[in-house]
Amino acid sequence: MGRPPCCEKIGVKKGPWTPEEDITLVSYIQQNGPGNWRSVPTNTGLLRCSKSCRLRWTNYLRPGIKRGNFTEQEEKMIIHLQALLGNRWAAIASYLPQRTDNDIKNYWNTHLKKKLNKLNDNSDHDEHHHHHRRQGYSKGCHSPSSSETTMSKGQWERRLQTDIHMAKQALCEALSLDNKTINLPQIPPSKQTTTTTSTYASSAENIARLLPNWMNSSKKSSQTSSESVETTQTQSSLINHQFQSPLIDGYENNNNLIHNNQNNMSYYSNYSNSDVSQSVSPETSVFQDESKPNMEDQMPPLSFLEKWLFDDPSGQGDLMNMSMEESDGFF
DNA sequence: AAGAGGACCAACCGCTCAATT
DNA sequence: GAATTGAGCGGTTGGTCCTCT
Repeated sequence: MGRPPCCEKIGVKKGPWTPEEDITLVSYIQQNGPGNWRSVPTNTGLLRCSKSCRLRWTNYLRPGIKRGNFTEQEEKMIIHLQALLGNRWAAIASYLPQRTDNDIKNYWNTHLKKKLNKLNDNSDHDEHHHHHRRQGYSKGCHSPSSSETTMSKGQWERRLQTDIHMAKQALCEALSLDNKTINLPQIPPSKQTTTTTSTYASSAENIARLLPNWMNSSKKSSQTSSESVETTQTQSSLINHQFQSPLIDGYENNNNLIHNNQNNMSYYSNYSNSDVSQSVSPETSVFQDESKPNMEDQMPPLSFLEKWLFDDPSGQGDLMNMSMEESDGFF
């Protein structure tokens, strides 16, 4: 016999999550940590499948998620990573720690595909004369396109190598730009500016909006935290400020996940600023046992691709000299 | 002002692989 | 080792919002 079933299939709620459900899930995870999704519906009373809880957390509620408009650098990275990796959104998302695979996938399908198709259409006219080769990228295709079938293997190989070279250069560029952003020294929350152009509320904001009710039901609102609240703070940051303290403590005590003297008070204030890309957000250390790594110290072990990128910034590395057969396994 | 069509995005579905019993 | 589930992934769908006519 196998494991017991994750949840009853009957009586499971579907559709959009309500703010109440979000709060229930978030507060449960803050107390118990993510994982063991099977027990989440039972322990929280949520009428949701464990899978739905996990998805809601990873795609929407998890701290450190950046929402809203993609930057040019992110866009660039996605395009080139997609060209290199295909539609492996989770793998692509691992290079953009603040974006979820779902987000990237959606962005690709709604924006970038069209963008690239347009570019392809434009370049197609030139291609008849100049033999440029970009087609196939927009669909994540790594094999010769139909128009290239007459090409000899040697020609195709050279083309592939040139493409790889181009993609690599652009990716290096994008990564170095991205690193500049990520490696910015931590800015105190009070000095951070919100530069987001997001048109919809972040998950933190969604939760923060509900917190008054949540706080009413909880007697834990600490007096000491409210004493230090400056009158200039917004209602939302005040709420966050009150909210985060016991929860952070809970994490600290239960999971030993906070290793240094991070400013706990800034936790949800940072979090509520939509543009968490301004610095490495503290929550990445709070939730560091999760799949989403901090770019700085939680990058996955260097894969071939990453070694290739970081060890050989000149773009003249072994891959360029690799035969198609050898490189095939990597793409 | 209204409705039709498109764009966008959160959530679901179905599959695979690893883990568990 | 077989049976079964959990977790994760990519593809797809459906609801909502926006834009155009």
